[in-house]
Amino acid sequence: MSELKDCPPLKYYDFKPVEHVKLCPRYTAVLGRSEDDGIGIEELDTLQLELETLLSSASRRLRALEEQRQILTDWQDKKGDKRFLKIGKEVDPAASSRHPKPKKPKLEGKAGHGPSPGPGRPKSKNLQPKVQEYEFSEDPQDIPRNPKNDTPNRFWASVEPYCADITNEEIRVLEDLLKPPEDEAEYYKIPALGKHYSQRWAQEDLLEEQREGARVSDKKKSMLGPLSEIDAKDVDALLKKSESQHEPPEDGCPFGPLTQRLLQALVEENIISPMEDSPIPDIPVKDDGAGTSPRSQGKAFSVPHTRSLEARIREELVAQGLFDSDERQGVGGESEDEVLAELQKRQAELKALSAHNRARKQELLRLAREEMRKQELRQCVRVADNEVMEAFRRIMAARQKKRTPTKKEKDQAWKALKERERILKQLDAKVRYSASQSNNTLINRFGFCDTSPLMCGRTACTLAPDEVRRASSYRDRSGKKRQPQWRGGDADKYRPSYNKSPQSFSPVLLLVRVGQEAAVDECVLATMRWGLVPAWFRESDPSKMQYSTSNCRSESLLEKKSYKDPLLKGQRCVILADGFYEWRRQQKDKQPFFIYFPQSQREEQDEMRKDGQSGEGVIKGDAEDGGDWTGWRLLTIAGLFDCWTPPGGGEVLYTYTVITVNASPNLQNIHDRMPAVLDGDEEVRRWLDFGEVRSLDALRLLQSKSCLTFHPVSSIVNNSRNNSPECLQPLDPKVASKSPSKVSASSRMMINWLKNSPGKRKTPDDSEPKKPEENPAAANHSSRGTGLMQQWLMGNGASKKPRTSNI
DNA sequence: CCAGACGTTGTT
DNA sequence: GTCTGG
DNA sequence: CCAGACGTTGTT
DNA sequence: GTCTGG
Repeated sequence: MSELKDCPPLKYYDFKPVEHVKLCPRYTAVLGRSEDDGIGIEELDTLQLELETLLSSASRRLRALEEQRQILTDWQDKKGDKRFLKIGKEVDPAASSRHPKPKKPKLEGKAGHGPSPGPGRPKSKNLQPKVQEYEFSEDPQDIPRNPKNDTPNRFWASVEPYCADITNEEIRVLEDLLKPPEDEAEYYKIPALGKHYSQRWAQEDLLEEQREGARVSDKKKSMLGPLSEIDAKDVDALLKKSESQHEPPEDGCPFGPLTQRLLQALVEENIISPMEDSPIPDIPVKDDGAGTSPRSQGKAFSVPHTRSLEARIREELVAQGLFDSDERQGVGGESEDEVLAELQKRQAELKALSAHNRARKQELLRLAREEMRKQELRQCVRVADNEVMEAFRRIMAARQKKRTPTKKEKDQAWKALKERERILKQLDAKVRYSASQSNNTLINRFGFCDTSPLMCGRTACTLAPDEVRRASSYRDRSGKKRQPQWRGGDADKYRPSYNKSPQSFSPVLLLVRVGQEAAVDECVLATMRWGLVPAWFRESDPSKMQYSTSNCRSESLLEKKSYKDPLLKGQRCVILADGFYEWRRQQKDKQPFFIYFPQSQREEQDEMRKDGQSGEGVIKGDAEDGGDWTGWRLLTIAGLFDCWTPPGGGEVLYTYTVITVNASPNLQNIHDRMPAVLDGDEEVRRWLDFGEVRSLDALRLLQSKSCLTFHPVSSIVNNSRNNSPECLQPLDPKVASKSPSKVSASSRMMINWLKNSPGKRKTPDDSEPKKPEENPAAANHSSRGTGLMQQWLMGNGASKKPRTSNI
């Protein structure tokens, strides 16, 4: 008993269970739920806290138990094998009385192995397996002294594989799985049919007989030839015999069951009468002839003929819908090999199943690949995020040094943000794509090539001032059609051009203003400079305007100081243009497009007028100049204007900005932005009528609508110095001249128009230009000769250099 | 309070 | 790369 | 929007 | 001129 003194005394622990009803209400609640109720995300924190409470309590108990066990183990090690039993006996009773709970397992363990353990277990380690059913399954040393609560970690570790990125390895495994197994054919082999059991039995019988015969007489045996030959012959004979018993119907009728049934029915219906002396009724078949005597052909019927007859009858019955083809199996399948049928059935099942599995695997592979791509994108997002952060950090550093961020820093930040946005867009498109594969929209399909920019940075406006006036008739509040007047002197400020860039002057429509605010229900044409200069701009030269104001985003109109004022002051205008240009960027090249209102209706009207009654309809109603405009339908773009006076005094400058919106679906392949187009008199009127339509309501008119058409044009237009009709000519010469049927009506009109327009005569060899008045579509009616067409005529087209319009 | 900005678009 | 001019 | 400039001095 | 940021 001195040994007992060597170790600390074993202790009795009174383990009170945690009152989880009280201490862990959430946990208790969750336990009481059905599986369907689940656990809400918001509960997780509380739940984890409570579980940790429980866990720490369990840990404490575990540690206490381990302590006690360690004591016993150490002690036992010291004692050695021989004393094990003895000590066990001595210690256990005492211990068990005091420590019923921790001791119990040990006692059980001992009881089970009482007689044997001693010699076989010199070390405590060997004892471990016996203890494994208790809480100490590990070597004591492996149990951390102070067990941490690693449950969350373990939980996440267990979940982690399911959230992990998909690896190439996994893709490869999937691909391998999809390869058809080499032994696939094995499963679909049908072994050749063995001998029929009757044949076999017959053979066995034969052998039996032979053996018996042999027993009777050995002589016979020696006389027989090779066993197999005789066997085969005899067997065949036997089989033939048995077949002959089965093959013809029992009653000797040569007809198949169907034929018989049919004939039976016919007899019953008294349609035909049975022959007295024959069980074979008359044959009503077409192919055999109606009057054929059954008697004379009786013999013939016993040959294969009847089979084909039966088959034909069945075919006919099936075709007539009187006979279910499924019955065939019942009838014909009777003779089929049951085993074969079963085999085939199973094989079909197997095939279906493997096909299904294969499809699932393929789907899995597709998803995995998709996910891989998304992973790559997410990686890109991380990189982009870092770059954005980096740029942000640099700008912040600059700010701290009380220095405005340099243009470069701003640009980098902007670039980084754009890049990140682009990737996120791709990712988003992917997610949406996989979410609804059937919803395979254009946007999704072109998700990666929609990088083409399409905003409004160039227009064409080629009509002479007076043509503009006639082409921009509007409706007043009463719906009456009116034509605007040019504001004093503005007609001369405007220069028509095929290639108008920011800073050039273009015609705009606006409501006449009386004083500051009041709007009269009357429009006026003004010439304004493209690129808004705010009224408060303090420099003497508008070109010092350091901010790009040729466009303004409809989405942020109200947030931008430069645009908010004009908007709220009702300085809304409509920019007039033949159309505008956009450059589609793809890879490295840019392709310009000309975009405009479809002109088809007007063209048809024109043609109708020309073809039909020429005297009538050309002149119409009350328009001031006596005629509706039948030429090019001008594009009407929503804009804002402002009025700027140079600080040193001088002439006031009216400037405008083109409002942009997201591109309409049909233009998204060219660019992602487009000018806000007002489609029709009513929209134009509402946009202009700031007296009736308040600013915030007017914003609703700024929608991207697919009301435009377009065609590619020559890159001549790139250089804004180039001002020639070629700028807006459809690019492909074939399209332009050779096969007009393939061209849209609008383009066709454009081509005709260009053919007749003075611009076309720019070509050097065209030395005898017609007068503008001879061109019905684009005649220049301006008596002042300021129209583009006249400019062409007077400009005599000699220079090779790009023309510059005198803006 | 004063100082300083005030804007859009693309890099495919 | 950034800015100006068209 | 795109194209094209982006700079100073003194000399024969 | 008007708003934001410091």
